[in-house]
Amino acid sequence: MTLLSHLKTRIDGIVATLGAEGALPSGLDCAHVVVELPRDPKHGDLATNAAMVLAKPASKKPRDIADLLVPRLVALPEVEAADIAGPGFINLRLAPAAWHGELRVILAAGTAYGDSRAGGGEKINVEYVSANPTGPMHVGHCRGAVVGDSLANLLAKAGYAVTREYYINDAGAQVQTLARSLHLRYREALGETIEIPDGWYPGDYLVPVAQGIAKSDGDKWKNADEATWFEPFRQYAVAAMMDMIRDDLAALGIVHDVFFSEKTLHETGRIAEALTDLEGRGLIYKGVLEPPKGKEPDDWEPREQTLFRATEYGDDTDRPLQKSDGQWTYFAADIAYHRDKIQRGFAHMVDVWGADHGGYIKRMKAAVAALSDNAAELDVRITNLVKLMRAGEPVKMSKRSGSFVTLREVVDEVGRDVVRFMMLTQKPESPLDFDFQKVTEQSKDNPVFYVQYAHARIRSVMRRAADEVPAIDTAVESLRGAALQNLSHSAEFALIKQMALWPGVVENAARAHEPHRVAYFLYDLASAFHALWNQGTEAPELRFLIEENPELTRARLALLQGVAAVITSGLGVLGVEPVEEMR
RNA sequence: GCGCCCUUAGCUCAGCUGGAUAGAGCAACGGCCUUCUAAGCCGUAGGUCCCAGGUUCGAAUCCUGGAGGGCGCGCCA
Repeated sequence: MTLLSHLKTRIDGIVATLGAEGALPSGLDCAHVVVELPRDPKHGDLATNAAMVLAKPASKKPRDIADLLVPRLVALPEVEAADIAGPGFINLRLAPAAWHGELRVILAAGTAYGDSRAGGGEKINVEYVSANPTGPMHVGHCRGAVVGDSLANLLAKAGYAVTREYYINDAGAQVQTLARSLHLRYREALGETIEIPDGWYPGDYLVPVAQGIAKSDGDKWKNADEATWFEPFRQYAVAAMMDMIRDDLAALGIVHDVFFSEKTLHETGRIAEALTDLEGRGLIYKGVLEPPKGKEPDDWEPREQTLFRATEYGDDTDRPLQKSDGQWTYFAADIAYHRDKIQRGFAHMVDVWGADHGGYIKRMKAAVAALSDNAAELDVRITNLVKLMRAGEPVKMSKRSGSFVTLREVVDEVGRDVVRFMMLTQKPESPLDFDFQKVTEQSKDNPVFYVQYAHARIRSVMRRAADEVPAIDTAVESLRGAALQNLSHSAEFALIKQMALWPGVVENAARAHEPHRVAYFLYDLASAFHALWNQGTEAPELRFLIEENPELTRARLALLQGVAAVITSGLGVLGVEPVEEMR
């Protein structure tokens, strides 16, 4: 157990004991009690809000509760002093050995430090990307892909059994257009001169696919009816597009566990089945919807439709499940899809969608609540737009001419790690500026560089130690045995304290489904490291390599080894590789 | 008209299940290289946390109302 959670457990125990002794009411809920690093170091090593949180349920003044807690806290071996401050905070000063012990825990765990059992091994499904299989991924898909993938990593680290899933929208009109566009390219590949109609897919990426078909199948589809060639071409097209998308995702380091085809839902009758399910719950009816006010479609006419009573579960209006031609709406298929997830045993689901799908959240949550009797929980995370910039100027993109910026182009230009980190430098609901120039700048202005630089500096010290102080074994296993009591400077403790936050960051970020917190944590850790590094400039005795004191040097290298492990652990959640050196 | 998201320093943004004097980077100003990488560090200055109420011992955070910006609103996915 890590130090902070250990102390939290101790406090819970003290409260329970005081309850049993009658000094406090028994059975007080400590869920909101936290042990945290105070912002102001004058307030000690750690602080707890226990007395304030328990004041109301215990019907006592915070100060009186604090007076009960303090003697018991001081009696703990880890605690040197406990003071009551402000409105009822208890500030703790820990024995140095407690921090040394935490560093030892970090060194023993390595990059597994921060792993948590908070998820209890429960299954959770994270659905992300789910870009239409009609072309290569463009930069707009990038953010959701990275956020979803990092969230999946985070949940895995927090102890969930994670499934990464991609929903292939291979059943709609867009895919039909894609199949027709491919057939046109096929005729072109056989020597015809073609013209691509408006609204079809003009991209070059269909050309090699068409040439492949021409080569393998010859001209057998050339003069056939559409009814004959359509299905094979649809399949060729979707398969080729998904191959391309998988490649694009691989360039970002993303591999999904499950690719789920919407089409299979239609073909296997799963949609009708899902509706029967809802019908059995009395949630389906025929009715006429009011036109939306303020933005009435041009060709609006009242029409009786099959509707889902989404309003029963918090939505603003009931939602149609069938188009006027009798086909299922996208929503109907999505209901069946989420029902399938529930039936596969997922009580936790997260969908990562683009900002333009925000209006769709309530109905999907309503459907999941209805289908699972409120047992399954769906969280939908929305990612906002990425504004591409170059040296402060917006990058012009024209969808009409097909000259949009692809995900691949961005990754090729700045690299996978930069893309992944930058996509997590802001909470996902806000628009994000992505400046090609700035993100590759090598300065503290650029958080990717700043964090990577910290790791590279540590590796540099390790290499140097091996050269200059060969008597010291810099192997990880050896450093674990270092005499950590040699670490005594406040900047060294500051680094250990920062690292000690990592398990809590993992748990809180996982609970909130917010992987970007990891990026901020890493920035803070890097900052604490750079600060210590620079203290060596003015105070040579604080440098890491002290030739005349090998034991101290070993302890400091152990500290650095711990920092490197935590940075690696955090970057692992983000899907970013730590670097050995900056070039 | 309705729903969702956003609004925090001059700029770009963090701010955890409500906690102490609201933080970081950039920009401005002042320091630090005979140093393990100065690609960095330290300091100063800079705030009506959009506005108004409310709940609370305590609100940037929760609730209500309002303002501004973005996204969306049957037969697209």
